[in-house]
Amino acid sequence: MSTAQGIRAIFRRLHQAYGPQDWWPGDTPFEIMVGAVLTQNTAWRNVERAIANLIKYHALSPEAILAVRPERLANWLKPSGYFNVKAGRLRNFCRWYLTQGGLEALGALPLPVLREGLLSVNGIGPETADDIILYAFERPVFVIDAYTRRVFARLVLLDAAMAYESMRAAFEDAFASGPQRVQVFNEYHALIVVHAKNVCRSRRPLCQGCCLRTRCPSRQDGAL
DNA sequence: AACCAGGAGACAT
DNA sequence: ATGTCTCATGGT
Repeated sequence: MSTAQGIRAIFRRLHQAYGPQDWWPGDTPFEIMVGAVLTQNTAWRNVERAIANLIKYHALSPEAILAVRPERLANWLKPSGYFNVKAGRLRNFCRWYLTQGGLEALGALPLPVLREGLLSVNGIGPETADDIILYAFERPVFVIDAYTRRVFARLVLLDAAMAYESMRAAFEDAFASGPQRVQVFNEYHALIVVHAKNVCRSRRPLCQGCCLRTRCPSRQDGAL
């Protein structure tokens, strides 16, 4: 079985096991973008608290985020951790977002141009950029995160040390181009995350005999 | 009480 | 290109 076939097979199994996930958890495109930055190496529960603060102070817009003092913004972001770093990153992103002309202007850009633009922002790396492209702009990129590496390494389908871009290509190439690609990529990434969180408590993990904890007791190699 | 969470950048080698 | 540090709160 080829790698692409394996990737398609796992998607079917995850979808059957968990059903549609209806991602991203966020009401507007801009909220999704903010969430993508705040969730960097951070539990989603803590991101929700930070976003709740922004809503509470009517600051969930690029203009409002740029209008307040950075220290005050950082204070609202406290629950999501790395608050000084993330305050700077959010400001960088908002500055870029507005100078590029906002949601419609960005949505009209060719996909590679949009992606390069996002990556040019200090604080937005490949995963955050792809979260934004897929879930806020609803355009076809596959998001690679630590869970994706872990799950597919333990399924022995992919090497966890693969470069981000080549792993992204592996997933994107497994699905023919077409209008439903966005939905498949959306659902697949969500399923990987949900499964990775769930499988430690699951009776029938997909990978035989091994859970997905970062340091699985039945494994010798520590990382992933 | 360690370990972990939907990363990214700076910097040295 | 490839490692190592740092950033920080909250749950288990």
